[in-house]
Amino acid sequence: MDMYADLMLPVPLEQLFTYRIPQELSGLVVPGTRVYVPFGKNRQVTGITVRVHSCKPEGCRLKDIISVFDGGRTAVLPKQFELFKWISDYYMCCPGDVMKAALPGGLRPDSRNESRSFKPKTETFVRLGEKARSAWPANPDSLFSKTAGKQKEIFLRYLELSGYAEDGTFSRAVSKRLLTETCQSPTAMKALQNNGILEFFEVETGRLPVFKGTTSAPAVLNAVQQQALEDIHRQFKSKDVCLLHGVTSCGKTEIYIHLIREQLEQGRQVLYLLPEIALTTQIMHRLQRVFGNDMCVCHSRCSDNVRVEVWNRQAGENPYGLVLGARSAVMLPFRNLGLVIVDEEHEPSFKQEDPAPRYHGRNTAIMLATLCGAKTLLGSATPAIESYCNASVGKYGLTSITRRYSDIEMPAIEIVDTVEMSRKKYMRDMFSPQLFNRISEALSQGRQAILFHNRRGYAGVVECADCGWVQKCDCCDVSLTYHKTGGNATCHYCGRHYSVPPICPECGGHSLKGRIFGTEKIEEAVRKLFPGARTARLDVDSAKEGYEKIILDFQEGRTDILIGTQMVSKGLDFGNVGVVGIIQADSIMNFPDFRATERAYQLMSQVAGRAGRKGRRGTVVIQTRQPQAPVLQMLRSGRWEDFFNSQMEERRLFNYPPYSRLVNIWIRSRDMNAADSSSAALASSLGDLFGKENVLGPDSPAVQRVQLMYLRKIMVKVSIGTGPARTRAMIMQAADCLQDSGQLRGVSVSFDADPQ
DNA sequence: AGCACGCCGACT
DNA sequence: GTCGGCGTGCTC
Repeated sequence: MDMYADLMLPVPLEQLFTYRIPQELSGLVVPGTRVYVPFGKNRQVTGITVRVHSCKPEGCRLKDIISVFDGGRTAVLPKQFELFKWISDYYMCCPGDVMKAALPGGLRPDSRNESRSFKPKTETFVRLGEKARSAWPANPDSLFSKTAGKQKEIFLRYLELSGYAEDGTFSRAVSKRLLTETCQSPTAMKALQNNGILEFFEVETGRLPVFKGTTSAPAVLNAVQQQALEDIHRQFKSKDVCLLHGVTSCGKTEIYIHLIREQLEQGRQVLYLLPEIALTTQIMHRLQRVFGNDMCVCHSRCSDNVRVEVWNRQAGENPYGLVLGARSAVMLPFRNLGLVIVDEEHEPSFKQEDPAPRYHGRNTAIMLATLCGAKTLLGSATPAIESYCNASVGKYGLTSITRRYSDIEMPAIEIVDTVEMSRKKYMRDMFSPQLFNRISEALSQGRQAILFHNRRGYAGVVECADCGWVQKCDCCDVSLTYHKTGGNATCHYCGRHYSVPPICPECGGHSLKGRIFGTEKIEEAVRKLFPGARTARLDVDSAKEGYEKIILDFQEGRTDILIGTQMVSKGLDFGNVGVVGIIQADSIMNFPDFRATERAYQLMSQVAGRAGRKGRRGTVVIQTRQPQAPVLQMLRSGRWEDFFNSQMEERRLFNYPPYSRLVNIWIRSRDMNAADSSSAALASSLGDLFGKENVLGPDSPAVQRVQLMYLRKIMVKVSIGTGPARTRAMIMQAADCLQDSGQLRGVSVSFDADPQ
């Protein structure tokens, strides 16, 4: 009886594809194997076997599988299929998109990229040749003619390198590279090979780095950490997910290390997810000192070949116990996962933005853990509102640490009203006297300063330069974006247009419009105001010439003032920072996003955490035009619960997550009219399905045309009672309707569930 | 996504 | 008279 295989193929199509398993491959093609198949007119691709069965599908002629990879060894585990399925359902993408994101390129060669498919790394080693072996042990002189001095020299060198001992044993393998390096004579080497005295052989060495240091037991936890560890254990007895809410530098990593060790001792695996790869190096070194070679790192900057090796190792019989990785590491095979740690769980970069699958690393990790019967620990000093909500309703466990490690004091936070300061003519460039004095003070005490400025896309916010008032959308609670063309302001959630009022409705001032300056401008001012200080700038531009050096220089005190964007806020450990200045908090708080306030709290408390380590207390100076903003007051007093409650109230009023689920729908077309008409039609049919009040848009995003394509965005607020499956079905129904009826020619539609 | 088929402008 | 532009249609 013929057997058939349903395959996942790396194409953006909904279905799986059925192929016939030819006789000679029967038994080798099983779920999880990679196979090579013909696809389309003139193309071959790699697929993953999802199911094997004997029922021939009706109505389409089947092609045969060409070959099976790895002799039928399984590359994808059954649990992974369940995860892949969940991702494609929940995030509304095709199985093929998930496959492309999951499998490293080297594991899915096709007819056009066979050349860049995975090649194992090998090294050439040296051993005795046939002639030398038969005459062994022999006087080296007998092997060489009198004229072959060079050969003899190399041979003796080989014996030395190989640790040859009197008893005739060799204690070390000698690589050809090492032998060639020590004696520069390729001809003599060749002659030794031809004469059968030495022979060369290839050994697969792999590319995975090997830790050569010695490992040691993890540090003993202090009382607070120990208590937190026990609390996490207690939570895990009844909950599958636990949120560890611990202030900056409370020693979370050490707690993680103890949890990891417990899992490894029980023979279970741990996945440790981090948001930004910039920091992995530091964490990796800490972990390696404890876990040595039972761990590996897997992130986007690893070469594809390394990823393939990690994948193969994890899919095989002897996988690493601990994987430290970024978002995409959730896709790796795990045979016996016991725990997932998601550190800095609130970080928006856990969400994949552009190519589908647009998945959230944290939420996918929770799903992975659930499928594997493992626990998940989310860690953050400023949890995502959604996560904290889950904890507060008892869906997740909650463990809190409110004291910093070895009782370092939380920094003092000063809020400075720049409107008042500039009215009194006290501002010196962008520096208030308070910030200026704090910096001078720190410098005179030999301490350092960090100046934080957020430049990201802030240019267009309509803002009163006198009182700090910001124009917001009446319906979406989001800052408007000003457009030079047309001279009006737009809400980028619902697409409503507003005219900019001639005078500020709050104070009657006449200067409505955001002033913009970047980090360069700040650096310029710093050089002028603090002529003796050594400054450095850390942002995307300066990072090109190695941000590691910039950080190291600052860490080791070779620079006094570090000026930077988000990059300075990311968990870097500086011991000697006396003051942290936030130049313009407004640019963070007024970002046109319903999460702007949440992000502002997270970002500012993270930046603030850089101030004051061992020794003296640090100071944070926040400059703002809205000193009364509640978020600033709550940040200053560290009232996280209050902040959380105020955010929840705002979310409830405007029906944002966690009171609803958001799905963004993107419409792209080369033709502007087609983009307009099809997005309007789609929005209207979505309105019928979800209720008009829950469909925002279509809106034209600030970036009008990306690569000659017109973009339109529709946002749907899906009620929490509607499950992911039903949501997907409803959205697909609306999209299919459009496909069938109207002209969807040249229009492409994509989805983003839970956009960040 | 890729790749082929197919129908209209400037070139050996 | 062809080469090649990218519109659209299909992929077990």
